[in-house]
Amino acid sequence: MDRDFPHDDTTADTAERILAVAERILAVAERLFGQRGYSGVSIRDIARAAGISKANVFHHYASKQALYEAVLERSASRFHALLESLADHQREAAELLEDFSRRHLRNMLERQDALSLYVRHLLDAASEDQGTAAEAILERTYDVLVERFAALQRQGKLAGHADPGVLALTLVGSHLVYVLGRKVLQQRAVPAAERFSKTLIRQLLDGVAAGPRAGGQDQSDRQ
Amino acid sequence: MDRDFPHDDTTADTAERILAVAERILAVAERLFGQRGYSGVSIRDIARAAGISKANVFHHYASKQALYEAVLERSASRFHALLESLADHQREAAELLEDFSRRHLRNMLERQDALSLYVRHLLDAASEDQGTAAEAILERTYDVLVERFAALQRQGKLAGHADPGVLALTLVGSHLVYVLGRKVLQQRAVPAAERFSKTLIRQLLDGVAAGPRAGGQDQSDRQ
DNA sequence: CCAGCGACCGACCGATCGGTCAGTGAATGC
DNA sequence: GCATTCACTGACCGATCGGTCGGTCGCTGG
Repeated sequence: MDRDFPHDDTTADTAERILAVAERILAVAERLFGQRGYSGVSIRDIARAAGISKANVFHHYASKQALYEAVLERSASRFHALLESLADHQREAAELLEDFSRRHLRNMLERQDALSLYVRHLLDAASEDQGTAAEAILERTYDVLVERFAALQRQGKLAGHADPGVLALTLVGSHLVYVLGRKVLQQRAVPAAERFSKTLIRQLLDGVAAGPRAGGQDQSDRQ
Repeated sequence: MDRDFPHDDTTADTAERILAVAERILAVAERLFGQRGYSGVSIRDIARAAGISKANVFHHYASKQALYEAVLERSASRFHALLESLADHQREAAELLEDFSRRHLRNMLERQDALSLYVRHLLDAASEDQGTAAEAILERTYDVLVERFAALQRQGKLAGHADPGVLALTLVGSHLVYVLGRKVLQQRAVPAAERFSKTLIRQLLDGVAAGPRAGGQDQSDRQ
């Protein structure tokens, strides 16, 4: 078809294909690095999984380290996009927290390779002293959550004695362990993600103390 | 000294030295595997760090994989020892939780290499389907905590609507993220470990909601 | 039509990997 | 005193690592 203008089609197709190769390398590398770690993956593995030659990987990325950093950067920017969509609502604390928890948890579950990659990177960075751009994910998440919690506190929607920083770590940590431990603990009765978010937020908001503080042990919202 | 019986001394010393070599390999391997991951560490690295020849490592451990599993096992048993000391008190919920949080967090901080090793192992296991003995750490921690929380609940020291499983994940997750993020977030005002435990437990028990549920926003226990 | 460019590949490089093996030297049992 | 045992080593193996190089091929601007 379009024998007269194969160029247009082919040109765009080629251009796309070029981008597609670089992008496909990134995608494949993210998956493999996430699953097996930096030194657990060879350039040959990546090339094989992407269906190209090993030399071609070096044609698009100067070195394995450069490719790794490109993967981290891509991963980080994608994660930031999620965070942006969080902090601009004006709802009740319970609703907002539950919504964030659900989104954050779902994102972690959907993009487990990226999450693994990031956790691995944190572990690697823990025994060095460099600060690559990627670990800004945690800083960023922390900052956004802390700011948001502080705002809720100012609006009187959160207890005055609450510590936004500790609360942020609790929230993120609960999600992380849920995802990390999901497979190991699957024979236990670990709730599904949606239900976990709901239960988690309710417990964080209301506390788990026996209830000698105010009311009895009646739980109003049980469905 | 003891020139007449250098044998006794030397014998015991040699026997100790043999044990010491195997043990030193384990210790060194735990540190290196924890810092750089399984495939990021070569037998040569381990031998060099332990001050022995590479072949000697293979003399004590059949393969790199076998050494790795021995390290995991040793790490796991040490961790279990910590857990045992947890579940046998008869105190108030706040006191017990805070004590566990403090211990658990301190243990994580003191043995970061083992923690890193374990998290890495969890990440590796996540993309496979085998179940080595080491990931039983999480199962075990989870089970002990859940059982303990359920007991507290039966005693009426914990709210009836609390979910022991979610609470366990929250507690462990908060600790994990605290340790993992401690370095990255150190320029933020992240509290010291002791203070973090205290704040964390108080928030988990009392909740962070503004206080509209039952009573006013008076918090009785503020010291 | 053709010179140049860039995506892409096969073959190759030195280094390092996990693992083996023949041997050494000191202690032990008989 | 002699054979055995065993912790331990240096030298070596094939495989694989990250990375390079010379070259092919298809497209494009002049």
